[in-house]
Amino acid sequence: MITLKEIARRLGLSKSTVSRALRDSSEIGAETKQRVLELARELSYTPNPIALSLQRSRSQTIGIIVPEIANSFFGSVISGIEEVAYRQGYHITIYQSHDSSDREVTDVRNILVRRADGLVVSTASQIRNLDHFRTLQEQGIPVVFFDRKVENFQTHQVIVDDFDGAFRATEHLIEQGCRKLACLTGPQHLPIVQQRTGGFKAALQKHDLPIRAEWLVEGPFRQNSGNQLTKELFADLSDHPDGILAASTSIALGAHLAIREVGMKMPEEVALIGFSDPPIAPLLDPPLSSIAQPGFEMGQQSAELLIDMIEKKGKPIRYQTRILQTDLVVRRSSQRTQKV
Amino acid sequence: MITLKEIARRLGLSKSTVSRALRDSSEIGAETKQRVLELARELSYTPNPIALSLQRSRSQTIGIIVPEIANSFFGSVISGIEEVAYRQGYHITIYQSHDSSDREVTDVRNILVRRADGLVVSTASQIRNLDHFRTLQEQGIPVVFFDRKVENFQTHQVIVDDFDGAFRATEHLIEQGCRKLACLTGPQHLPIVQQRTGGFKAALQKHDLPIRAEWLVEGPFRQNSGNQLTKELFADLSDHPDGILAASTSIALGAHLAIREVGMKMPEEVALIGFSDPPIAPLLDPPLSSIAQPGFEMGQQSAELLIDMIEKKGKPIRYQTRILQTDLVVRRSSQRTQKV
DNA sequence: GTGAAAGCGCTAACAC
DNA sequence: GTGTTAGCGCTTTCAC
Repeated sequence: MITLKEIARRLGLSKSTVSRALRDSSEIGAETKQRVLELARELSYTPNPIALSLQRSRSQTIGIIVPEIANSFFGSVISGIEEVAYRQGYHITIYQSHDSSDREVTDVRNILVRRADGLVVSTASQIRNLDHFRTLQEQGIPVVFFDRKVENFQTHQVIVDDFDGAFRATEHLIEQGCRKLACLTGPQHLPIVQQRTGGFKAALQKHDLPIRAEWLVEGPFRQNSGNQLTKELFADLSDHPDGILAASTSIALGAHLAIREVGMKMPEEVALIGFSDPPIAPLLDPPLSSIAQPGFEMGQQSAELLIDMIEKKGKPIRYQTRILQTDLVVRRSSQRTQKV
Repeated sequence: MITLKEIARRLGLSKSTVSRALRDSSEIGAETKQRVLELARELSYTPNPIALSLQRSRSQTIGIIVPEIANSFFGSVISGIEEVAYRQGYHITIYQSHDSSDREVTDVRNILVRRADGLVVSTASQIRNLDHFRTLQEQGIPVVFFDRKVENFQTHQVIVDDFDGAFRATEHLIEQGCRKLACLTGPQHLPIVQQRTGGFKAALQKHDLPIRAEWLVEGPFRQNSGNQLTKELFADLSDHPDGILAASTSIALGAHLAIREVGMKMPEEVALIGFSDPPIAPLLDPPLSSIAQPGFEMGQQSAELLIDMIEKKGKPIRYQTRILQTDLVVRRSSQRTQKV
């Protein structure tokens, strides 16, 4: 690898002159600049980012922590972050928390130790304690939360209007003629889940439909759990839901399978709609309706906010929570009336 | 952030003594060691990895390039690499090539410039030219290829027995009574695709079945393409395949949809089996049979081989190509005979 | 057993 | 305009 020193040696100049020439400093003679630039190109010199990091204690890197990488929603978010970051000369490093808070703590430590300039994160679902993120912030490393909102934390957040999404999805089910609605929620300590549940209830209230506690079931964001809980909803075949809102993709997939397993006709006997819109939704039979979240855009906005904080380091900031709108994608699993 | 120098200052020692004490050097007095260790713990000192990298020109980081992150197969591979890497004190940084060779070249440059210690990669499918990887190797950064085998490149590779997988899947279709078999292949310049196609043909030959050129169709690894090509196979309803092998997950998903769209009964009129076994395979209707690839294990083995090369730097190496076995997962989409 | 000094590659304050 | 020096945090000769 070729270094500044080497260029300086070959040209009989000093390191600093070369450094300045390369950064197009105004105090270097045009001719010298020329020679330096030429040789640098010829030798295909690239500055050593590690040396730079050490010197500036800035790594031009932003850390990302997501529960799971192989998930189309997080995949889009990452691509969104990537796009903005690269454009602005930043690099990304991705960590998976596997939805474990221990792992998340370790990841945060790595981010700190490896001197990332900032962090974009969707917290592990079990998490309650945010101290590790606080530590990061105190060390001057800004944090942006996306998707999973957190409380009592002063920083930017980019989330989706979960309440509204759930509300519209529920109204949609009602419009399709469903009257006996159930909701498969997730871990109730997650604000995201509370919002979705809230939207569901609000829609029922608005339409004067009963909220049956036993049809508001809670379980982890896992396919198995969604499957199991759905089957339980159909334990009594004389009195079962005719419309289901699932609070996450995995739960929705589990439910979809369960409905077929118990032999119910979808959407005639039960309509189903799920949160987030995975690429396989249209492939299911019947194709799964969903509340699509703008992942790529969330990534972009998070990255913009973060980079802004990084570059304005120290300056006071008015923290904002950006709320993005969801998109209701109606497919056959929830379509009981004919399209006109 | 607390540094060596700071500890030295507080203890009235020199940086080097502290450094040595921390690394448990035998030439430091037991008592001094004790004091240093204590203070370090108290201050929760962590060595600055950037300084270390600069000093050793080793970053303890391994780079990974995959076509797409949000893909369950690559997700498992990454988790496999992660597991081994963390255990051995390495860090990973993930790049997506988005299956573009330009992007891949950029990623490789980043890996070089950021001084990763090694690279694990599944090349972008269009790629033919491997010069960028050669450059890396010449700079002393070892490379391990997985999944997509490359030719004429001296290094370790970890792949799957694609020929055998395709062969067994095809035989399975034949056992199920299929006699008119088609294969949706991928980009033919990919060795992986040639292997799969080869396995398919070999099985037909073994069973004296005709290989019809018009039923050996080629297209990119995209769902749309798989869908389109499948529909074309059914353009003539009086003469269509009764069994299809799809050379990738996305193609298989597209085909699955197409078969339903053209109104064919699966598996009765057409049986389908695809490569790789995504988590949604069991959720499709009918559930999709597939040739499962051991992603996690591929990741582990790749990481082991890579770390081995990194740590044996310079020593001569006997390069090996590890061939892992696939697993035939039979589900309803290809099951025409009753299980006994 | 401990310290001083050099160096990894780079920038920046301070000369001249 | 250009060079010298110091320093980012660490390890590693080389002295004593």
